[in-house]
Amino acid sequence: MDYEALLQQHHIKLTANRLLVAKALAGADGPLSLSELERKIMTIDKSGIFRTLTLFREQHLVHVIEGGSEGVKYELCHSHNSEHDEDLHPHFYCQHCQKTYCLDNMELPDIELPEGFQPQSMNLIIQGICPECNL
Amino acid sequence: MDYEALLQQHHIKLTANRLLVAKALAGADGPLSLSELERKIMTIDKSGIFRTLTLFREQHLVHVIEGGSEGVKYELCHSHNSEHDEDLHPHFYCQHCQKTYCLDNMELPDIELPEGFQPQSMNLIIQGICPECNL
DNA sequence: GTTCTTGCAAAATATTTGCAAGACG
DNA sequence: CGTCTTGCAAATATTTTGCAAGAAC
Repeated sequence: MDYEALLQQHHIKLTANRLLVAKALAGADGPLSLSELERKIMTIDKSGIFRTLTLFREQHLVHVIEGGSEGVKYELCHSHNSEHDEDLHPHFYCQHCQKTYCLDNMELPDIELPEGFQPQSMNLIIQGICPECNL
Repeated sequence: MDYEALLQQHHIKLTANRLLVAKALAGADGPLSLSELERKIMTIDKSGIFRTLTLFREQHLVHVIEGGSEGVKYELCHSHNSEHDEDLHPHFYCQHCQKTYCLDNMELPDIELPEGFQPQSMNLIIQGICPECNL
C-alpha cells in the first residue's frame, strides 16, 4: 500500500515521522492508543506522535474510538476523503484482555434523531468478553 | 423519589455523601463527568466522589458514558437491578456546547456479533450539533 | 473494638503546550 | 531567509491510591 499517496490525498505534507505513524496504525490489528503507539514507535517522542495524530484527525485520516478504558484510540480510515470521516464501524472492547476489535463488516445502525440534532459522527462500542478470553 | 430505597435496592449502604451524589446525578439533565460533579458538590472531596461513583458502578446504580471529549460521564440507572446495567440508551454529544444529551426514548440497536463475542454492555454516542447550537 | 467511610495529600496517568534547534525549500 | 517539523522539558488535567482520623455499628 502506498502511504505517501494516502497522506497526500488527505493534504498532509510528507515527513518520515508521519509515515511511521501511518504505518504503525496500518500494521496494527485494531485501534491503538497514544501510549500503545509510543511503545510501538520508540524513535518518536510522544509529543510528536500526539501532534501527528491531531493532524491526521483534522484531515480525517484517522478516526477516534472512545470507550473501553485506556482512553482514546486511533484507527486509520480506509477512505480517501479528507473532508469527512468515512468507513466508520462498531468496535468491540474486551473487558478481560483490554483489546479493541474492529467489527469492520458490520454496519452502524441508522438512528433517527429528534428534530434539530445534526449528526456528524458516531461511536458504537460493545463491551464484553472476546473469543480469546471466553474459552 | 426515594433515594434511600434506591441505594438499598442496589445493596449500597446509606451515607450522607452517597445520597448527595445520587441526588446530584438525578438532578442533572444529562450524564455528568467527575469534574462536573466536583463543581456541583463542593462539600465532598473528589476522591470521595470518585470512590462513590466506583461503588455505584459496581452495583450498577450508574452507568458510564464514554465519548465526547471530557472523559467519562456518569448517569443514574433508572432500574432497580443491581446485577446488570439496564436502561441503556444512546447519547448525543454536542461538539459545540459540549453537552451530552440522553436519547432516552431511542432503543439501542441489536447488533449481531461474530461467533464467540459475548456482549455485556453497549455505548452508542452520536456526535454533532445540538438544536441549541444549530440556530 | 472492629469495620466502613471520609478528607487530605500525593502518586500515577494521560493530554497538551512552549520553545529553541533543526530540516526543508 | 522564512516556514514547517521535531524533541525535550514541563505545564495541565485526570484518575487513582495511602493513610490516618472519624463515624457507624
